Formats: sequence, C-alpha cells, structure tokens
Amino acid sequence: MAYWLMKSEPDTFSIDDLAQRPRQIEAWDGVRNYQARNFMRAMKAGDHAFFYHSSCAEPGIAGLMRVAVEAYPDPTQFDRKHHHYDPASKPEEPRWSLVDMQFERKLKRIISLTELRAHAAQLPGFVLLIKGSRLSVQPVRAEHWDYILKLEKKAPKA
DNA sequence: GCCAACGTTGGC
DNA sequence: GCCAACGTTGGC
Repeated sequence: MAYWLMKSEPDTFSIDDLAQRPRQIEAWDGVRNYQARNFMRAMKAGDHAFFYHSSCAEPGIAGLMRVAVEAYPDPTQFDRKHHHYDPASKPEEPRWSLVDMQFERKLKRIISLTELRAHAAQLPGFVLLIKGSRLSVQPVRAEHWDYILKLEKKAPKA
C-alpha cells in the first residue's frame, strides 16, 4: 500500500467537487509532467492520496481519496478542442496517463501549507516542502502520512 | 499581479 | 549536448 499527494486548484476542482461526482469518482486528467505521470503509472488500486488544494486562499491538505482505477491513457490528450490537447501524442503510443480517484473523506479541517511547514523537522524529504518543488503528483512516506493525519486531531500550531 | 523556480522546446 | 527563450506552477 502506497501513499500519494495530488494537487488541484479548488476553483477548478475541489474536494467537494469530488464528493459530488457520480460514485464519488473522477478521472485525474490534465497531468502534463513526466515525473507526475510516472508516479500515476506506479499507483495501485486502493492506494491512498492526500487531496491538496493549491493556488487558493488557504493552500493545504483538504481531504483523502483512494485510487479507484489504475493508470490508462488520458483521453484529453487526443481531443483537439481540449485545453490539454497534445498534438505530439499518438493514440498507438499515448504519452499521458491518468488514474481514477475516489473520494474517501474530507479532513475535519484543512491542514495548511503553513502548518505543514511548522512540522518540517518531522517530515524530512516531504516533497511538498522542498523549496522550488512544484510536482502535482508526489509520493508520501507512510510515516509522513501517519504523522500528518495525527495533526488533524490537534489544534493547529501555525 | 508579482516573481522565483522549474520543465520543455528548439536552434546551434 | 548546451543553453536561451518561453510557458507554467504556485505561494504570497
């Protein structure tokens, strides 16, 4: 069982949007970064992921989800009219993949980026906190996953 | 809106 | 293979 963190801008697609989808499942399309794609290809059904809200008033972890369907070609790469269309990708050799993610639950409160930073010493190597890192799909160590979930029950330190 | 940092592209 | 230019990400 592996753990992940996936970013989304809540103005575009939030944890509440995921909760309201049919069967609470959504295809995580639009990823156009090779490293992020490779992580999605490594995901197994049932793996857990943090749903991270980025580029918003309170950036942070908003909820939990799980991998419902493992990686398959992202159909938007072949859609000429789509914002994420990639003319260089051929159907016989798709460049971009996606996974289907299923809502698990919202956190009782958002664990903000500021709060996570305040715990940086306990989260060595946590990709989100590495300066300059912008990876939208990233692995999370099991011990970091557990540590962060324990923060949920405490009053925020920052 | 600003800007630092990153990833990709393409000329050479 | 190098590197400048460009586009994007994402916090502030």
